[in-house]
Amino acid sequence: MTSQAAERPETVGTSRRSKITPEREQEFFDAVLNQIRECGYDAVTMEKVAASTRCSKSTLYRQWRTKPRFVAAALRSRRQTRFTGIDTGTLAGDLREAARRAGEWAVKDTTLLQALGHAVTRDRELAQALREALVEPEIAALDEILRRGVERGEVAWDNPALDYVPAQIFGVLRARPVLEGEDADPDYLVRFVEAAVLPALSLP
Amino acid sequence: MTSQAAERPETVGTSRRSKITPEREQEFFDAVLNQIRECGYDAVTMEKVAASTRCSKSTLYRQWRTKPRFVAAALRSRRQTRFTGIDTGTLAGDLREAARRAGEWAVKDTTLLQALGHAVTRDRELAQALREALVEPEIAALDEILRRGVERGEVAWDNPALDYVPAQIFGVLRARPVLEGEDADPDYLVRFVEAAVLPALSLP
DNA sequence: CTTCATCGATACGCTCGCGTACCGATACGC
DNA sequence: GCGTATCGGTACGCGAGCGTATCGATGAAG
Repeated sequence: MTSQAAERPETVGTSRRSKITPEREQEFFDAVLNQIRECGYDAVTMEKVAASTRCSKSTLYRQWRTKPRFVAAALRSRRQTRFTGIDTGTLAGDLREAARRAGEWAVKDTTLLQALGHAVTRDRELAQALREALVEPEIAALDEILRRGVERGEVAWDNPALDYVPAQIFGVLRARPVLEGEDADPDYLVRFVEAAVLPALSLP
Repeated sequence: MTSQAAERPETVGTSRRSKITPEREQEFFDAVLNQIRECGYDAVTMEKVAASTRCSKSTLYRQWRTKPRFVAAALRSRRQTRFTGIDTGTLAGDLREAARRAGEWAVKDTTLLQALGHAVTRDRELAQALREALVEPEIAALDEILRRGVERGEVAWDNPALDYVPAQIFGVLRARPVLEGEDADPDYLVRFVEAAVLPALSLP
């Protein structure tokens, strides 16, 4: 166990003589994530990733050992939140803005989540990386928005609907493609927030 | 096109000399769906299905020609709705009951949906079969519940939240495993309906 | 009872990806 | 500059699954 953690490349350590620049590394990561979106996790092969980036299989195996570790690294490189800096002054405004932004990223993110959805149930590291990359940052940002709303007194702290706001936004994002056959765009999400989320919070 | 429709086995036609009883057929269908839930769509192979049911690959290929058509047939065999016969007399009661039942089936259904989620984007017939089997019957039943609620005057016909009730329930069903790492059980769904769905409809 | 399509079983050639091992060439650390 | 580890590339043996073909046995139709 200890040795396993030690030999992991993780982020480029203090003294490793890799010739791969961070930009080059990002090329690998972009390639594998794109292939996942296109073909699904199972159908992605190290060979195709290598070919599409003009690197050799040897390099990929040397650096990341296995496909799940490689994909996990690619996911971690995308760690970010799309909800940062939202502050319109009102809870309703913040949620509308969050919904709009969620809709903008919906296609890329839900496709990736969809493609990884099943693989995640079979690999803990992959699951963890996916949560860190696509889920937790957004949840945290949403919670922050809600917290400010409560502080401003716009909604009671014990309003039971508060707990379900992230699940609802995340949910319709994934539900609409299945239910209606088209992706959840910003318009749809904003309308959803106005029609369902805000009323449940007793907001106009 | 015409010939394609003609040579499809679909339901056992008028004069096909198949030795496969409906029970035997259902064994094949159960096997492939279980394997999909376990390994994911891509990893399912005709060979494994054949082996696990003691039939030969020849038979599967003879009957269904390709994997997607076979899986589609398996899905169609599961066509059903879990929301039939719900009628507690009030909209809130009906929705609570629907949520409870949805939670009961959540594990099996969301696993299947998850496993097929990406394959569905690459095969129209598969997508259609999945909608017919797992989505449309439930939507229809939910709409019926809502319609009765409107007729009873419990909620205004033009309440904008009405349109989003199916998406809400379907959504959290798929969102919770990702957000909290555990499946949406009946308890969770009922709490969700009471905390978010009913308030959005201005119901107690 | 006869006929014959379909059954389960097995074998075949083929493609694909795996993971490893090698090869000069090259760029990094000293 | 000089070693040397890593680079891109290629080749290898291996196993898995595909889709087809062929076999004797069997059960349904007439």
